[in-house]
Amino acid sequence: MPVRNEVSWTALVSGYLKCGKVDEGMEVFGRNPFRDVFSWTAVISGLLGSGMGLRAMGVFKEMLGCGVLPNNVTFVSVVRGLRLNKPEMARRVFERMGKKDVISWTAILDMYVEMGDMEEARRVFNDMPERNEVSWSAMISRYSQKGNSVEAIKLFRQMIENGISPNSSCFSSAINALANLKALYTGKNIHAHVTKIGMASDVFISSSLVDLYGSCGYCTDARLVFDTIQNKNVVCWNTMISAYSSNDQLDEAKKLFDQITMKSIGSWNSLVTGYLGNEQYDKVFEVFNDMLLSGQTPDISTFSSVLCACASLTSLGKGKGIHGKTFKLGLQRDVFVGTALVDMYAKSGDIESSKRAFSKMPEKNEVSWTAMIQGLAENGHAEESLETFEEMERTTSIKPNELILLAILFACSHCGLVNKGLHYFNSMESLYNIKPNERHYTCAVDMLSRAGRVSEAEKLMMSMPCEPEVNAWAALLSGCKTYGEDEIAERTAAKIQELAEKKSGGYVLLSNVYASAGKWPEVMKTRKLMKERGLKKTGGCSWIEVRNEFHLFYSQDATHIDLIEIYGVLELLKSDMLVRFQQKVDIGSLVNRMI
DNA sequence: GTAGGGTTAG
Repeated sequence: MPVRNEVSWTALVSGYLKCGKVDEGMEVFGRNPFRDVFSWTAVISGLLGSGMGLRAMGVFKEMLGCGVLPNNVTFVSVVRGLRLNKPEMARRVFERMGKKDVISWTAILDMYVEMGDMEEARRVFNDMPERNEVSWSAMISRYSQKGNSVEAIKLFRQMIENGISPNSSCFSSAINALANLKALYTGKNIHAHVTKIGMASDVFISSSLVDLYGSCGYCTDARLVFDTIQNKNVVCWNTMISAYSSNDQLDEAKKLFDQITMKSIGSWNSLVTGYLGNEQYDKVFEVFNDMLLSGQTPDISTFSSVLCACASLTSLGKGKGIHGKTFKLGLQRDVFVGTALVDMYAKSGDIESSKRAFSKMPEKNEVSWTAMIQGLAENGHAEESLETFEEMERTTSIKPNELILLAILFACSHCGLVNKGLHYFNSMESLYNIKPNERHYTCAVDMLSRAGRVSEAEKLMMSMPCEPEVNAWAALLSGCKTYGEDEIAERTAAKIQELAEKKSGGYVLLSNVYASAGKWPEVMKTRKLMKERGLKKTGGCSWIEVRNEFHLFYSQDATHIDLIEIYGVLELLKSDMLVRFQQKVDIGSLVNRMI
């Protein structure tokens, strides 16, 4: 029998643990006559690698109980095991370490990075007596992931200035940051550089390059890089799918998706997001169903996309079904999912459920508050919308964004709080550093017009730095009508007429004005005029959901498969109404209202 | 013989 020394015992223990054979590894460790620090450490890190953090910590205690002193490597492993649950304890262990090398410093740095505490991470980073490429890359990658791409690039530059050669991880993180910034030119420079030093074939670097070209709208270049990758992993496939998805090439995306043999959750999500971005909501649900059938469990990203599709279709039934699924997986309170739920319920008109979802979220971000404030305003709960906004200002450090201010103006306008609304409108730039856009102006014009301050509304229209929206003209005109401001009405009508000659929006407005007055022949005339002059109007579309299927009806293009039958039913309804109400019904206007 | 970092989807 060969004699085993302490080195071979440790190698054996570690070998078993690394391939997941925990019981065998522990059994060998139990028989090991040389239980030195190496072998204990092998067990601790092996257990951690198998996801048995608690057991690993138990072994650490046992080791201390046996009087074996931990070394640098043991500390790094222990910190790795403690960092997520007990960061303070990990820090204490680190403080007590005799000799701290660059790896242990990086381990503690990474702990803060992992926790998302970039301030503390930066402090550790600055205090480190020595940094290597791993310490740099931990910082660079997290800055980039956290959306602080500028800082990531700054560090990357600083690193090169400090004479450290970036490894593949640093390059991929830096390219990732450049992709976020859509800095194609600099990205291309790095591409040339990594090609020159023979690192372009690295799968991490090339995946980032695929992302860079995709993010900048260059799918062909992204594909060129993708095709050169030798050992493609699932992430680079997903990145390429996203590149196609985000550039409206869904057919290519789907083709690639079908070629992946081992699909990950990211593969499904890339496709779902693509269809969502392309407003192909039926496909979103189709892929979601296929995903469930394939046995893949949806995650936060999937749910927020699918809920967003429900919101866009205002499909309360479907949305509730998805809500149930998030509940089963315990994801309903997550900040992304919760926000999507708030938005879905609000857009579908179920404001009570929306409020409930919002109140149950333990963490809320800017988007969550925006969804709630906007939802309340658009559902006619103007005062509550303003209260929620004030609560946000009082309890959080979130700065109001364009959309929140729009909702606030909308709310003020609808509760008749003209002065308050105007105060917000006038202080947008000075207080919140947001330049009012045409939509904000429309709200302000609407506010003034509704309150009878029509001439002020007109003045505001004239002073706009951007072109007024059609709705603003409509608001002004309706103010004139309500308050009998004939002079302004005349000027406004002339202006609209003038606009109508120039662009399609004017004609749409004109036809809408006629429609609201019930002057159908004029509406038809205007539309005909538009057609003759080659002006296009986005066709109006409405839909209903029947037994899980969506039926779409376009205002100008009657293409529904059961069109003849539908018209038949309408005829029946018409004659029924004629009998019941003894009244003439114009089938044309009836159809117009229904479709 | 024991240890640290990275690419996609919201």
